[in-house]
Amino acid sequence: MTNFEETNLSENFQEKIFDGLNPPQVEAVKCLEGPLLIVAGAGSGKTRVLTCRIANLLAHGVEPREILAITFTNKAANEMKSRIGKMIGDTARATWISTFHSFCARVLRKDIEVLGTYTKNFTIYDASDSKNLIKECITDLGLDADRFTHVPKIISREKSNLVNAAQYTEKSLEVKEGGDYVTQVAKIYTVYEKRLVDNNALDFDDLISVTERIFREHPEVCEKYQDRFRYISIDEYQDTNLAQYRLVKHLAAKYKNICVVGDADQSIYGFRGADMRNILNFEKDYPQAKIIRLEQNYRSTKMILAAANGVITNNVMRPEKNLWTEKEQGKQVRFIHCVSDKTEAAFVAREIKKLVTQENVRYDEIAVLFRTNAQSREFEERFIQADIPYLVVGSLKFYDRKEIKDIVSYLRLLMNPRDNVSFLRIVNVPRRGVGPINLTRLTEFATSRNLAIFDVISNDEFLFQVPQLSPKVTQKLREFAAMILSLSASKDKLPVPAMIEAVLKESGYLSSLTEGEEATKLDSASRVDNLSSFVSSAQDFAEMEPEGTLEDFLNHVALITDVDEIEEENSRVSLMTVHAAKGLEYPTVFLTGMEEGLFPHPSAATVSAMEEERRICYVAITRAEENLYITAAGERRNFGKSYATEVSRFVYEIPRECLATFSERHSLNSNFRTASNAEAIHEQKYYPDHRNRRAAVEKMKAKIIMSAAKEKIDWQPGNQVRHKKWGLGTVMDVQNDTLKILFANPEIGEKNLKTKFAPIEKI
DNA sequence: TTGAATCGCGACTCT
DNA sequence: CGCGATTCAA
Repeated sequence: MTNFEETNLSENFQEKIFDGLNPPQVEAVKCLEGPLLIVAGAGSGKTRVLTCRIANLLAHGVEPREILAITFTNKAANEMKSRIGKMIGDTARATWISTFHSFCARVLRKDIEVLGTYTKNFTIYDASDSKNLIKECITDLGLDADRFTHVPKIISREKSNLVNAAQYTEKSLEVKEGGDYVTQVAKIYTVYEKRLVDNNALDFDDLISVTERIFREHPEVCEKYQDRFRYISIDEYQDTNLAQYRLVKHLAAKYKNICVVGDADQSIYGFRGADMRNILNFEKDYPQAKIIRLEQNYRSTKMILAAANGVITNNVMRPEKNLWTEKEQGKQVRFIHCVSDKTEAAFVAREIKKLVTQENVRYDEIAVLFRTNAQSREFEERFIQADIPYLVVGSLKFYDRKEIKDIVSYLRLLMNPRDNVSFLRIVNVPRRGVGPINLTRLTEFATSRNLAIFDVISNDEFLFQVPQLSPKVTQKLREFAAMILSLSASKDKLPVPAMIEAVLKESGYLSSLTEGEEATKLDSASRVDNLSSFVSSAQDFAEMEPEGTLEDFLNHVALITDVDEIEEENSRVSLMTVHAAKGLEYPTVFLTGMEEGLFPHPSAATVSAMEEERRICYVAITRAEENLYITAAGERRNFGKSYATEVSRFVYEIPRECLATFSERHSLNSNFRTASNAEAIHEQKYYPDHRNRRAAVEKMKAKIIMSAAKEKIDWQPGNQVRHKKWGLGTVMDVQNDTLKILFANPEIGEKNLKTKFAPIEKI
């Protein structure tokens, strides 16, 4: 950077930082020291304020590395990073902008060893890993797993309230009614806690609570971070739970430069311990706090905002607020009462087609929202038929797929040999002739010696002591151990993507899918496809973080969510739950399934739970910029049966003048006299073999994947290719499935790429 | 041990 | 209805 630019920097800053901000926003951006609460209504530009405020801190000479910003999703973090980067340049990279969980993971990778129980290479277990481990604890205690199905939820809740197993046990002694049950839960919790340590693993809640514990028990570590992060901002503060709240409190205790942003009306994470009181009591925590309200909405039309306000005013427990907009009046919210869930999906598909073909709307300007993930299926089926490109955000996360979890388990085992959960998952995948009986024997032996299972099989002295192992099995286990050890030896030498390819190959995982009978199976193709996406995501990661280790990549994989990955390249309709839509906005929104018994969800038994449902509805409505459709089905299929449903109370809470109501019943053609008849016709038409409807959908999906696939291309030197990231190139050499490609971009140069994995097309 | 067939139960939201 | 867990035969 030249001196000239340097001198112009601060004027430039002023312009960029304050340009287009309204007075309260300016005030917030200017307030740099001390505690600050920004009460920011939906669409009031809070992200912008947070971003500009950080830029302003930097403009005032605060070092980038002194800044910590916690956001709700990784996507929001990345967006903020890139916006700040645009304002002030590369130095912004040194700021820590991340989610609570990523922040904690980073702290723990550095400092977890002060506890003496974990090592830095710990594994992060996702929800299903920890659920499985808990189940194992239950059966090992000789208890009936069916009676304890919601123990994972209980434990998670206790952890987010910073109650550990010992404290829970103590608490359980005082419980009078149902004390038996609680006592047993306490036992399960205790065993689970111990197993996590044995496995050198942390679950999601541990990431927060263990970090909090370190800050509490080791003031010297805490102070290190206090001195480092002298300026802290927390987004979506209304959704923090006790653990997160305490964590923030520790961090901010010394300098008290803490800025929190939030909106109590958008608190929708009560189920994981979020406590609105954290934001409502901010002034009590920090009596000198400055409070700024952002009440001008820049997102939605007057009509949509009035609808949202009409709904949320029905909440009693709510701070006074007046959100307004200068935007145009806009169209009324359209409410369509459909016959069934099927016709609802059909309506949405038709309307989307109409918008796209007649009104020049792009697919990616449209979102379909629902309360529960299960509702997405109907839309998916319909959209496939109608050729509407879509993206389901959430539900089955990409990294939750079997094949991905398998490979991740291999990688985890390489990192952390103590990880028995991952070991047991993959030791017989692909089949190595090691069945459950042998594994139980192994596990029992390892547990009795206080060893990790992998330690046993990688050490002949131990392995030969395991009772009742046949020589065949022993041999297989030794081969497995040797394979893992040899992969492990190369883990620091190979770049992450190459490492993954090596695992796929050496483990025999890939060939088990591509060779023999498996290869002809329908889902093998899509699994291989997913694995190739996994490798490309590792390539993306390696590009973004050239220094990134396998550990860093696994961190990333454990903490990334689908919302983080909404891509902008292809125009697709987004399908997601309201929760996943938080923080996002779309010109056109379909809010679907607005029925009693679904939204509000029947589990909302108390007044405060119902108020949370209403806030979820408020969040949904306020995602829309111009067009909002609300739909309800008169009849919905659940567990294979159809039920009559009633329109959600929230629909009636929308002011009449904001709502245009349509009923599908009156506009049906003669074929559709009754709902059941309509469904019969629907089945016949689209699924000739409707006993196998699911397979039909899979087939359609596979077809789509196939048509895009680059398989069976006859590659020749001289072929021109286009790579998703690296642009144009020429094939220089072909060896089996590996292409040597010279890219036009001199910075990329020559690369060796696997045809199966590389995101390339022949041109 | 493995693969196929059957059984039984279940779904709210997410890091 | 669909999935995962369990059961059973080879």
